Amino acid sequence: MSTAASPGPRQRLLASAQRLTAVQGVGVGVDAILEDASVARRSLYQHFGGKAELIAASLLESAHKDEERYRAALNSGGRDPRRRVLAVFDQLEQTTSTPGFRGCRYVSAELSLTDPDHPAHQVTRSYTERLHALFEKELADLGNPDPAAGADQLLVLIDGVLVLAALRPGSHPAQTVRPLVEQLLDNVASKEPSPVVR
Amino acid sequence: MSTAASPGPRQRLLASAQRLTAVQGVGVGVDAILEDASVARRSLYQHFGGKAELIAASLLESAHKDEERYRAALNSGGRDPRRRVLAVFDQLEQTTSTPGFRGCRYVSAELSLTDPDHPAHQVTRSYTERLHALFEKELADLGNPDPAAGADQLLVLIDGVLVLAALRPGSHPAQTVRPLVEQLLDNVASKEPSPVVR
DNA sequence: TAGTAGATCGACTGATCGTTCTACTATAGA
DNA sequence: TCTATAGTAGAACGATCAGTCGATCTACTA
Repeated sequence: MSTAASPGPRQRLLASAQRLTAVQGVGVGVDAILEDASVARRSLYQHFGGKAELIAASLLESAHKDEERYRAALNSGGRDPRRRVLAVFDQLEQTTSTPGFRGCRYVSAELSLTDPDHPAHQVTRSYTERLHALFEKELADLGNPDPAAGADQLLVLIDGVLVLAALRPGSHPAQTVRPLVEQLLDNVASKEPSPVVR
Repeated sequence: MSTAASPGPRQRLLASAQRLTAVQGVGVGVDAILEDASVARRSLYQHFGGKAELIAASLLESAHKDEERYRAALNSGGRDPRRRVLAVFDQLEQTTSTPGFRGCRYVSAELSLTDPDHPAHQVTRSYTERLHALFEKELADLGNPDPAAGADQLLVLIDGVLVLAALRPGSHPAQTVRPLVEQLLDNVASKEPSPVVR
């Protein structure tokens, strides 16, 4: 059952929703998703119950991928905790420099969906919490005196980079913000300013 | 002519658009705006040409107010350049802590409006540029070696705070991020870590 | 007094929205 | 072979969307 033979309507709907919302935002029409996925109208409502649930499910799947992408970026930095976090901003620079970049999917969903009861909100917030836990652990390994606060600072920098890249297309905020990240990472238990790095 | 007798339909439309988009986003219906402003349908199209132009005009008016609010926040910090910038984050903490806070109006517009030709984009981007110039001048007064980059960093922090406050309702990113702002401000021409201020 | 411009009313168009529905088809298990 | 099950196709629902337009009213001006 559900071997990797052919993707099946449910998976095709999720894939199309992710692809189309990335370009047109969460306001995409149901018709466009159905056509892109080559799925009958009825199947959408049988599998997800409605558009809102499909959007939330596609965001959830996308969030798992992106979380994995953050983990991969961290691991690409090797074992040095400092380089691990800096590698995340290297990836951010790449992401925000890609020509088609239109801003963060989750921030867009959070701000575009007015209804506070929309199921997508739960997805974006729990995704944020998972990223927070991810960075909190990294900072704890680094000896940061307050890893929770540090993770909040990192999330501010990451989301800020993603927003400013959309708001100021020419700039490269992921590069510009790098000194701040380094200072954040140098904030270890010993309060004295870190010496020249390497 | 156009004394301050009664606001007039054009001003009422702008006021209603600002009020309603703050709650329902830029996706508000024309009908809702018309009803809130007690303005005839035809007047909207006579004054603005369409919904997109009304949204852009209301964002522009709102941007002027917010730019003035940033100036006021800076001035509330007195003459010490460091305290002036920190005062901005004091105000951010207040703004993001207000119960009804739903995220930054301009970020929301930028991400919600898919059409790249929507006139609102021009407004949000020029607003960002004006804020950039505002902070660049402050940092120049502070002796910052690269005021333009520093202004970018400040904008990343500000937008990041506004986003994270929406994405993590309980947190207080404007407070959490304060040490980063202080480090940013201490980045003066002399590379050595600045001594205790004052 | 007549003329003009601006504001308002409200019906209307055509398109699109998300959703529900009936009917037909293909496949797999009993 | 009979029967669920799950899929497709597509008409149609009611609601809402942005936008258009003729007619009327008001206020100021010549």
